[in-house]
Amino acid sequence: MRFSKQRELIKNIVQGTNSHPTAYWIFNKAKKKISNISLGTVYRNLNKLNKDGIIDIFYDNNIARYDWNTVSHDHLKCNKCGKIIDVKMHTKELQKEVWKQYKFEADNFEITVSGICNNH
Amino acid sequence: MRFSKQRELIKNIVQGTNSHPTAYWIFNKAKKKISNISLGTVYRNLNKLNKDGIIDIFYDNNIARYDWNTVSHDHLKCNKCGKIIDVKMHTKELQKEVWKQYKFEADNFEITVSGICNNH
DNA sequence: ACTAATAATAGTAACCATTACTATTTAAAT
DNA sequence: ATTTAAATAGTAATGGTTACTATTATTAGT
Ligand SMILES: [Mn+2]
Ligand SMILES: [Mn+2]
Ligand SMILES: [Zn+2]
Ligand SMILES: [Zn+2]
Repeated sequence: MRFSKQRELIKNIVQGTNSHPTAYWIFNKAKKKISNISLGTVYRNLNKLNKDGIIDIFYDNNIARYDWNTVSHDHLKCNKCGKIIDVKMHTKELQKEVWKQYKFEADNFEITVSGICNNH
Repeated sequence: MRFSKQRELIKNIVQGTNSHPTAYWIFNKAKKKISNISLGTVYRNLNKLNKDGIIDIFYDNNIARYDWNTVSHDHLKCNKCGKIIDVKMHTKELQKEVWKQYKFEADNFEITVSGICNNH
C-alpha cells in the first residue's frame, strides 16, 4: 500500500477522537484540510485501514462507526446524550456459560449497553 | 389499529420461524399467500407490530432482522452456517460492574456472540 | 532527474435497504 | 347502505455505501 495524504489524514482524524465517528463526520472534518476530498475516498480508506487492522468498524443500529481502539472492547451508549463510552467487560463467565448450555464455541462478544451515563 | 389480512399474515410469518428473518425474506414468504403484497406494506407493518410490542427488531451488521421473541434476550451467531440462536445471558454481574466502574445506569444489554455452533 | 508502471484519487453513477407519497381500496362504526 | 378514515399497492425518494472511470500522484528502476 503506498502513501497518500488523504489516507494519512483520515487515519489521524479517527485516531484523534473518542467519539466513534461516522464516515460522514470524518468526511466533513477532512474537508477542512483537503477541501475537495471525496466521500468515496473516505469510505475506501476507512475500509482499507480496517482490513489492515489499523482501525475498527462497528454498527450502531444500521450505520457504521469507526474506532481507533482495535483491542476487543465494548460500548456503553447513553440514551440521553448519545455518548458512546469504551469499556472492557469480563466475558469469561459468559463464554463458559455459552459452552456449557449450548456447546457453542464463542470467539467474540459484542456487547452494547444502553442506559444513562454519569453526566445526568 | 384495525384488522388487515396483510398484517395478520406478516405477524404469522414472523411468529412462525426461529430464523430471525429479514424484511425481504418475509416479503417473499408473504407473496406466496398474497401475490401482490407490497414491500412497503411489509415494512410498515413490521414497524407497527414492533411499536405495539408484538415483535422485536434488531440489527445484524447493517440490516434489520425481526424476532417473534419479545422478551429481552441475546444471540449466538455461527460463523460457519450463519444460524442465529436465542439465548438468555446473565447480565446482573455486568450491570453491577458497569455501575461500579463507570457510574453508568444500564437498562439494556445487547449481546451478540459470534463463534461456532454445535453442528460443526 | 527521467521514465514507466500502477496505486490512489475526484467526481459521479449505481446499489440496496428503508421510508415517504398518493390515489385507491377496505374495515368497521353508525 | 352510507360514511369515515385506516390500510394498501405501486412508485418515487432517501440515506448510507460501493462501483466505475478518466485523471493524478507515488514509487521503483534506469
Ligand atoms: Mn470503542
Ligand atoms: Mn432472538
Ligand atoms: Zn449521557
Ligand atoms: Zn453453525
